[in-house]
Amino acid sequence: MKIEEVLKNGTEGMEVEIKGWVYRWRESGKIIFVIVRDSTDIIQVVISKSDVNDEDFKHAKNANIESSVVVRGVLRKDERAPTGFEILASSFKLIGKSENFPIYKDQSDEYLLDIRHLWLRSREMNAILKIRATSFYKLHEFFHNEGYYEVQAPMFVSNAVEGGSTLFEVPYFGRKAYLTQSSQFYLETFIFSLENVYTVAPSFRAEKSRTRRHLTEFWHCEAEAAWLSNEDIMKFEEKMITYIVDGILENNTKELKLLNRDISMLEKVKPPFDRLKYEDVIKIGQNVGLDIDYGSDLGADEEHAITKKFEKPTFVVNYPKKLKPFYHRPDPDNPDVVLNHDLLAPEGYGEIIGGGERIWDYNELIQRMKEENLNPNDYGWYIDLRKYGSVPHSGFGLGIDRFIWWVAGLEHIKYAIPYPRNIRRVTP
RNA sequence: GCCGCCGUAGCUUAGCCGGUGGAGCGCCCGGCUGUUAACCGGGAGGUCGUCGGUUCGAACCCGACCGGCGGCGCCA
Repeated sequence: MKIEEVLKNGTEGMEVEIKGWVYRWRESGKIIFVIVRDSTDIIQVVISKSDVNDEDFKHAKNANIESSVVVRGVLRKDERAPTGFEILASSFKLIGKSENFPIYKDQSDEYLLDIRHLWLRSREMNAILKIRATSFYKLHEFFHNEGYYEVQAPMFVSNAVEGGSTLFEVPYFGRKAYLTQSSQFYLETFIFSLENVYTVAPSFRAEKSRTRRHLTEFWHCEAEAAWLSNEDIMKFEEKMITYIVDGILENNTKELKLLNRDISMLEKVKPPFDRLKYEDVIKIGQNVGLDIDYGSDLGADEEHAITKKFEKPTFVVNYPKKLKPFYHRPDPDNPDVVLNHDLLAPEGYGEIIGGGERIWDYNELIQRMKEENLNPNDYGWYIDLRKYGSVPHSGFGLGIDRFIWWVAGLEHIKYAIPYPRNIRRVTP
């Protein structure tokens, strides 16, 4: 039986067998207390010398922390047991003895990252990994329910999406290739076949960022939809975020509590989310004393000031054209701003989604590229899409690790992903 | 790219104005039939990041280098 099932359905006097790993071990002469963990929970096992044979008692004596064990015994309620029940062992088998485990109290964060392959066993990582699994599952389920097709774009690419120097260059049979920084341009190609598409894949950014919200390799959920406007896609996103948060509240309250997450903040996540215009955000920033003017990009201080004021995720829309990449469609009523949006997570977490309506007119796209000093010849197939029955369309990219970082209430994004990659770390 | 900070035992660290290093946890040995990151007794473990300088004397002062961390910018 799984430990969770024992704790939930077990009755006093019931005979149970559990398999797991030693989480805590204490000896007091002829009685040994072993707390066993499996993927689901922990339970105390009591091994009395008088209740088991000599061989099993020796097994229990040698079962140091992280040894794998199989235990059989009778279930008993006891207030002294950490999860309410304990097993009085009648049989205790040591399956795989552990060497001295390198993790105990007083560990630095960096040391735990160095031995992340072992730290994954911790209750904290176990909880985060479960929340992560729910997030991915619910994302796929949501897109499926909404009639979107999952597609796959290449990770090796030959040009940039945004034209920066943020690409990882890799040798490619005598040529240069790059690791993709976004699948957006490829997704735009799929809408002419499938109309509504999404992908979940890593994106790579070679930026030398040293912040609590950046990774060089992150999980990116991107979607693109024919015929949808910026407002349409925002409605889709607020429904999507709500759906995943609901799924986590439904399946992972135990994990959120273990992480000391304030669940009431997540229960507030319901549509509609506020839409703030960029120009209004600038005014809010100025009112709280930030040194910004219209035309300044919104930095960490600004995002922090804004997201602290809001209890729900909040859209910021209509950025100045100059601050955003060329493919965003300028607002026909005010061509200085684009029909875009960022979604900022509350409680100071900041941007988790960026998206908007794409330029779908051929001439307008070429003109915007020239304004940004980009060479249209570098974007041949992307421009091609505007030649053969182009359609209005919108899309977005969600940083899944950032989403988990916020939902789980973590200090740093590196705790949201099992094997974080940043400017200095590529192991384990 | 810019701005700060830090390297002392396996881990977390104390060490003021310079006088050859202490602790907690972990580890090893022993004890305990109700422990809760137990307790009690004993033990091992350190060229104080590296190199150079000042000094009678450097973990401590100075310089260079190496390694690491945090924040900003950039973005998801």
